[in-house]
Amino acid sequence: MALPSPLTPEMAEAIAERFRVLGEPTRLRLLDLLAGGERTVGDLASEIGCTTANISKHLALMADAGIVTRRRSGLHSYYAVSDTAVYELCGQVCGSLRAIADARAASLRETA
Amino acid sequence: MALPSPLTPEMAEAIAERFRVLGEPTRLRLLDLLAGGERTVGDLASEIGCTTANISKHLALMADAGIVTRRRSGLHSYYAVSDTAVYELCGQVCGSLRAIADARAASLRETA
DNA sequence: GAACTAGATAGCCAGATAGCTAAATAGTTG
DNA sequence: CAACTATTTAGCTATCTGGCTATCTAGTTC
Repeated sequence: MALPSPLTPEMAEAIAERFRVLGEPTRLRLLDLLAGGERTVGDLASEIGCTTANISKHLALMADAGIVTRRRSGLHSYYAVSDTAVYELCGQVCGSLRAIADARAASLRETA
Repeated sequence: MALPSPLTPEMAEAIAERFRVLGEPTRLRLLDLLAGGERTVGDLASEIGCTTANISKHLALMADAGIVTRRRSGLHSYYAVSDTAVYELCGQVCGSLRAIADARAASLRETA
């Protein structure tokens, strides 16, 4: 569990890369839609409201990153989340955002 | 703590933005260097090995995001981490990366 | 096999951004 | 106030990437 200290550039890049995958709203929405179980590309695309080409690319990227898996069946590709830790990450980020928003609201009240 | 489901585009963007801040290796290295306490811009720049202008920009970005704070004193700006949750995020990401690497190694052994 | 459908891929474009150098700002010291 | 120092900001460039359209591939159905 111990990270090298100081963090090596290589390690920093590896961690950053994963954060970059999550740093895109469409991908987060896809992960949210996949929280209920596997879905097809077309299904996800119509729910999000953009082209299947685009969704397919996002899903391929997340599959490369090991976040989702693909199961082919007939004409369809079913994608599912394989690394459920991403939901914990999102939850923690939400917690941070809320805390920061609260702190800023409080400091505004002080200043006023 | 509950996220809206389906995740609204606005919420997705807010979460993604925070991940994007963390999705840059130089910023992660800065956060790592700041783990031991506050440091000056020049200090951080020389440790990382790039221009102070660049480091200053990264720190300003993280300050805007509420991740670090700045304390000015004389000619120096001292930056410190204010949202220590980022360290937990990094730890979790490392855990995921390790798990994925292990799983891939295992599937390679199967295939071989 | 021809027509159809779902998905993947290629190629393009517009916007974002990390890095640099140079210049501006702010604080210190003679 | 002049010289110096730390940091910030401005402006530039190269790269990356998310979106699109068009095309290709693979699987199904008649």
